[in-house]
Amino acid sequence: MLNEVSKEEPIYPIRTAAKLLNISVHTLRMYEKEDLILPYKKSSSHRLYSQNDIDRINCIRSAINDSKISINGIKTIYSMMPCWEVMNCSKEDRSKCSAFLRHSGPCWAVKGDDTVCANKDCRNCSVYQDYGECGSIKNFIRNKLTSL
Amino acid sequence: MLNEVSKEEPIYPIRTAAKLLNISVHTLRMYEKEDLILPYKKSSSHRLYSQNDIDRINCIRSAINDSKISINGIKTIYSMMPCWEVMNCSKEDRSKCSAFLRHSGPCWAVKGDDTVCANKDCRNCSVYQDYGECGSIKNFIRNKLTSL
DNA sequence: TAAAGTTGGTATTTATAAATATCAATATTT
DNA sequence: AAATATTGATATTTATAAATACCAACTTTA
Repeated sequence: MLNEVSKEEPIYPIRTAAKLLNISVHTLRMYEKEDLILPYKKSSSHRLYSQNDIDRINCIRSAINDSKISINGIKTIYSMMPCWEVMNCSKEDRSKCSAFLRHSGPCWAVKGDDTVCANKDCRNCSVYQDYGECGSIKNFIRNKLTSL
Repeated sequence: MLNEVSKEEPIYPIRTAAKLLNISVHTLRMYEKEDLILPYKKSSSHRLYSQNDIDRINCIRSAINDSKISINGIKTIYSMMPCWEVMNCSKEDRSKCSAFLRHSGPCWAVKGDDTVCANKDCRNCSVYQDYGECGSIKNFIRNKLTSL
């Protein structure tokens, strides 16, 4: 039996992640400050990156370097994701949640105490985990609309 | 009775439009080449801009200058618009339309002979006219999903 | 406990997107 | 028919986003 690890297991410290991605440590922290990624944080506040994080960041890099989409562009595209459908938010829930109302950034950047997600760990949420890949958001919208 | 004109009436030649927007004539042509706008063209291929065009371009300017979203970012955001829902495309129609399948640019940039829109004038289409405003695309997705 | 790594912060550099300038050819206006 | 405006195309400039370099304080690991 091989020592397999889940794609979601946070294993790489920041320098290793940076090497795998061929970018600087600081760029990684910048992406986090911009709410593009949510790496795991140890109690010491040191970061750990999973294989999914690496894949996600490669996708972000491709959007920036190949597709020439700015970071603020990516944030706005993330904001198009209908998170409330994944979370099954009630009309009441939605009406006061800026992730539903605004289009300025991803839902996991919303810091509200009065939202359904207030006490949840966004890193383990399907909205964060499954819709960071380029094109997956339109995929969701497509599937959700055409299956109804 | 005042000499009223429809918001969609193409009335301003390019230099007037540029002055109203406080930008150069060339920037306007650049936005068009990038498929952000579809100004009316006279038989001589001279452009005319409507008040809706002016409003739309002001919105694009705000996205670029205030929200710091790159042109390619705006194109990708436009591509999130579920045009097939507005046009009531059949499953057959959708399956071969890249506006449905891709997420690289607005549907009106798709040049396909085998699409539902092949012989239509996109400038007069609701998808172009009503979803160029910032935020209107998320609005559409929101309303479409929550009304079902 | 010493060496190596990470933290958040600012200041600087670099790469490039966005806008401008210039051009001869064509169209419009009066 | 002359003056003015628009066309597309390329070459250049400018503004700034993205990335890098540096820092002292703190954490990990061996």
